[in-house]
Order: sequence, then structure tokens, then C-alpha cells
Amino acid sequence: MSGALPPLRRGRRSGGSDSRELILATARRLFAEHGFDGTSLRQVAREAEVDPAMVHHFFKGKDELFAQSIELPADPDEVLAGVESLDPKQRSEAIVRAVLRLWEGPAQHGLVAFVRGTIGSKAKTALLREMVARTILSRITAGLPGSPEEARMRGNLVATQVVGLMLMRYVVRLEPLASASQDEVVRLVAPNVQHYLTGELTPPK
Amino acid sequence: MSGALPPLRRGRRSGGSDSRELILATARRLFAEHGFDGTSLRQVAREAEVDPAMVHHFFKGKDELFAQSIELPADPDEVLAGVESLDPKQRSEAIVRAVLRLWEGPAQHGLVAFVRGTIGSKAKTALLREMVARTILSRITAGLPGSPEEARMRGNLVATQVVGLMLMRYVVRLEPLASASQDEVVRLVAPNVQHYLTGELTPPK
DNA sequence: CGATTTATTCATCAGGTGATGAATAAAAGG
DNA sequence: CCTTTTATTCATCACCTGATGAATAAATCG
Repeated sequence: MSGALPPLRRGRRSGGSDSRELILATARRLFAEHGFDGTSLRQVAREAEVDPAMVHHFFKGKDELFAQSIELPADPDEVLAGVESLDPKQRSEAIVRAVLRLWEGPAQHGLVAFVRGTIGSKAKTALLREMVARTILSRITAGLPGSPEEARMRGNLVATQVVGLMLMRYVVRLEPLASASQDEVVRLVAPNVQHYLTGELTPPK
Repeated sequence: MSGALPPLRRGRRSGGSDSRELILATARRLFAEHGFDGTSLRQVAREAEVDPAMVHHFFKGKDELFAQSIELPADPDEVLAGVESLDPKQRSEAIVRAVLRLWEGPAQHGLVAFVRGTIGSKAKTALLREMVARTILSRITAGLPGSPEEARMRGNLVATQVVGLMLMRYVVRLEPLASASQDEVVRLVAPNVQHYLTGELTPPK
């Protein structure tokens, strides 16, 4: 009399399920909180209440999971749409607004994850540098007067201000900056961005 | 007749050795390159040509090794010496110069490690926030006119600019900014820092 | 000298990591 | 209905991680 075997729970569950999305959402959250290295597949699986092997079933591995969970910040084309066609003298507000809009939208988790996972590793930093230089800065500095070299430097300076703002407001969450309204932030930092874009960089002392 | 046993190399080596310093130097380098999580004790031991157990002999564990290898940027007292006593209207150049001097000195490795290891983890970010707010910003904003709330916001804004500068110049190494001379950097960014410190923050539109 | 402290290595632990392949069950497609 | 695809779980693998305790040898101290 072999008693009824304990019902194995193996096999597909009845009714539709959205495990894939669940895994993605969980991964997004954990990567944002603990970075790439600080997040394990098993941890994602555990919190998504799913078997670890499912992660491999849906994604080729940890790298692909990471890539898919951050879904890079929409494409820069969309985020910076229109900025290129603006008169450089009025570009700063558009830039700051675009950044704030982006970081306060649904991409926030992914962005924080991206920053954390990226700054933590030398190899990835190099990638970041290339990407930023080619896709973001080129747009911001398009049509600036002066030599290309000067335009590139102006772009670098804008980056220092914008990246610093993102980091302090959204990653480190420094107060009172983190709680200020978008309009206030624009009012406070846009002038400095504008100065980098079109201001006098070597004031006669 | 048990043949002569192969000579075990166990035991203290003849002549003084500086394994401890060697381990520290190696750890400093690796932490800077790959961050805290990306660096293993065994990797440090391997590159220092030392047994992994030595690391535990000299340091209680990975955390202590990390702590000791970065030796936080001297104390803020020293780095920012004198800034507090300067007229706020001339403080920006001193601040930017202090940051550049600090990051281009021997502490650079440790600082990069600190940034990488710190931004990669949520828990450590909180620590960073407290530390920056209490030890750095308080000094920078001492004696500013206006309400304490306003002074704090001005400090936050200075932080966005200074942190962004550090990140782009020393961690991400964006060009041409990373190769510019200290004087040039001061000339370029100090005015914006000064604007945050004592400028008009809400210009009549 | 002898006793103690320090430096060094080895063997090993328990646990977590990403990954793989097979077993099972439901759904989808013909 | 039968076949194929998809979703799910289990049982492993090989590897790396940080950590510990004992064995050994040199240096230091009394």
C-alpha cells in the first residue's frame, strides 16, 4: 500500500500567470536598491515567489535580466526631443525639465539601478562614458557657437551640474533639495546650466 | 624509511616583511577599480602574493580591510581648513581648489573606492548622506546670510555641482574635462559655485 | 637560554552563486 | 484528440565567497 504520493507541485499552474512581469518588477526594485552585484538571482526569485530556475527560463542569465529590467531611459531621442532645435540661449530650462521629468517618471527605479550598477564597476563606467558622450552631450551641444573643443567642454560642464543634481536629488536624497518642487529646482539650477551653455567662460579678471 | 618530507613553507619568513602594507595597498587599488562587492579577499591575497588567511590575521574581516584601506579623506577639518573663516563672497574658489587638491593627491584611490563602494549600496548611501550633511555642508554654509533653510538649500546646490564635478572628472573621466588643468577647472566652475553660495537664487523674472 | 608573541601557511567549513537538464503539468495549435 | 509549446519545479554542478582553527617557523622578550 504505497500511500498517495505527496502531490508534486511541479508543472504549469492553472490559469494565466504573469511570472515574467513579476520577476522583472522585482528585479527592477532590487537592482535599484542594492545594485547589480548586491542582487542575486535567487533573491529575486525568492521575493517574486518563484523558483530560481524560472529566471533562467525567461532570461538567458543575470546580465540579460539586468538589461531588461532597466530598459534604458527610453531613448535619448524621446527624452531630449526638441532640445536640439531650441535656441541655445533658452536650452537650459528645457534640459533641466527633461531630466526632472525623466527621473520622476516610471523609469526612476531603473535609473537608480543603472547608476548604482554602473558607477560601481570600472568596466561599466567606460561604457557609460561613451554612451553619455555620444548620445547625450552631442545633442545638448549641437549648434553652440565657438570651436568644437569649446563646445565639448561646455557639454562636460553641463554634465557635471546635471549629473550632480540627479545624484544628490534622486540617489543620495539630500534634503531639502530632494523634496523641492520641480519648478523650484528648475529656477535654482537652470541659470547655472545656462551659464555653461552660452555664458562667458573666461571672464576678464 | 619515510623519505624527507617536502619542506613545508609554513611559518614566519626570515627577515622583516611588510605584508600588512602590501595587503593594504593592493586592497586600496582593487577596491578603487572594482568596488567593494566586486573585490574578494582572495583576489586581494592573490595579487599581494600572500595567503588569504593573512588577510584575516591582520584585519578582522572584509569590512575592516575596506575601512582601513580607504582611510577617509583625511578629516574634513584639514581639507576645508580656513574655508569657514573666509568671506562667503570669496569662498567658492577655495572650495573648488580644496576638492581638486584632495582628489589629485594620494587619497585618490581611496576616494574612488569610497564613491564606488558607497553609491552601489542603499545602506551605505544613507551613511554618506548623513556624513556629507553634517561634516561638509555645515562648514561650507557657515555664516551665509538668510534663513537656515535657505543656507541648507544653498549647501545642497553647491553639493550638486561639486559632486558632479568629482564624478565626471575623476570617476567617469569625461574628456576634455578630465585633462584640464586645475586652474582651468577653477576658472570654469567656481563662478557657478559662487552663485549658489551668495548669488540671487530667485531672480525677478 | 627559554617562553611568548607574531607571521605564515594549510586544510577545511558552511553557505551562497549562477547555471543546467530532466521531470511534470497545463495551455495552445493543428 | 493528439502534439507541441510553454510554464513550473527539483535536483544537482562546479565554483567562489568569507571565515576558522590548527600547525609551523621566525622574531621578540625576559
